[in-house]
Amino acid sequence: MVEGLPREVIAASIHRERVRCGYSLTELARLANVAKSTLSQLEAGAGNPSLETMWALATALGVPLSQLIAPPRASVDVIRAGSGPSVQATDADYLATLLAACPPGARRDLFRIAAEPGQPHLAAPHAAGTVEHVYIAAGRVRLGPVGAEETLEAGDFITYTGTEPHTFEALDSPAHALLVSEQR
Amino acid sequence: MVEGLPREVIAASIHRERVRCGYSLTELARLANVAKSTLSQLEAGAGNPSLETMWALATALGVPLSQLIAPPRASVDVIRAGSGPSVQATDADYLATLLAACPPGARRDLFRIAAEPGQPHLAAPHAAGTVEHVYIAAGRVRLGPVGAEETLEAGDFITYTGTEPHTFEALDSPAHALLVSEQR
DNA sequence: CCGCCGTGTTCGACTTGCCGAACGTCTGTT
DNA sequence: AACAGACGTTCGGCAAGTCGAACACGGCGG
Repeated sequence: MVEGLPREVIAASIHRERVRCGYSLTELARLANVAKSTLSQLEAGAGNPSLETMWALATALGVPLSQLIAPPRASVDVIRAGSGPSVQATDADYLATLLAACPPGARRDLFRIAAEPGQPHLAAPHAAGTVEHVYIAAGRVRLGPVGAEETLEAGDFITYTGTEPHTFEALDSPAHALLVSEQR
Repeated sequence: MVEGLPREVIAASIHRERVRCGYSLTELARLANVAKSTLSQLEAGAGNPSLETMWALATALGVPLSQLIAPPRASVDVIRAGSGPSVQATDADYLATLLAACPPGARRDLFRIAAEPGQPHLAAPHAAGTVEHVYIAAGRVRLGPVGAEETLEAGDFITYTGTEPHTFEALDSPAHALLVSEQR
């Protein structure tokens, strides 16, 4: 049997969202068409709920199902320009700084991109379900999936799937951008 | 019994991710410690899998569980600077343009922010679990939760919880920023 | 004080998901 | 041709999740 499924997290999540909505256990059970005995056991951390049950609860609570599986987070964090963990590409003058790493349960990374004109940076395909959003902060950039590149200027925004090879090239001046790499 | 859980979607997702990994049904069943009969039924769209089963499959497939529940997406989309659906704040010269709305199943909105010096923009608290990430593309900005504001310059990045009142104020010149409003 | 409605819990019966074995099929090898 | 190994499907038995009823506790009004 595979372990690793945090039953307590699910239990806590259900309870947390339920009280957040101001529902009583009885009330939520009625709204979600789930026996309150079942709900009671789930909040006690017992059992191994079916998807249908979890779906019904998530729907009644008005939250995505994944929010019931992953725990919450908080607080304020500042990363100054020029600081933070960075990765320098080998094929181009392309520096990616990690701003907000995908926390356990979340599904997106945030990068600050700094690129100099010259060689385009070629990125290998990512895992299925990856979508990238790029906001151009400064400069002119040619980017996008190979064969479907677009030329963007400061203030422009593009969304594309990251499951195919894609490039990033600063055209005539140093370019800055924000990259959201999202996992769906 | 509550309906609305797309069994076909789950079935298709499992099958899609399985073939993407190059696994056979037998192989995945062995890796995930799930009976291949169970897996066969799931891919056939029958049944109502338990969370434990789905978790084991997601882990073996190397994808977040939510990816097995929500369907895929695709394509390229460009929003030019100055275009796109926008909202003008009433308390300040603060223009927010929606770049990528939270699609069904996802949990984040992307906005381009353009603000002029003058009055600070005050935002009311958002729903519990909201986290905001702001990347400053141009100008100097004072922002953050009321009482914990920070002063940022171009290239700086900040993360804070959106569950309390928070402000955004361009200091001495027009400011541009990218806002990621995330739901956890 | 007692009944009433609300909370969340525990219990037995039913339903159903999970498992392992057996099955039919196809491919490549001896 | 016969066998071996892989594929995915179907079937019976066991385990477990779900349900509804009955339960204990606490606040409130008659």
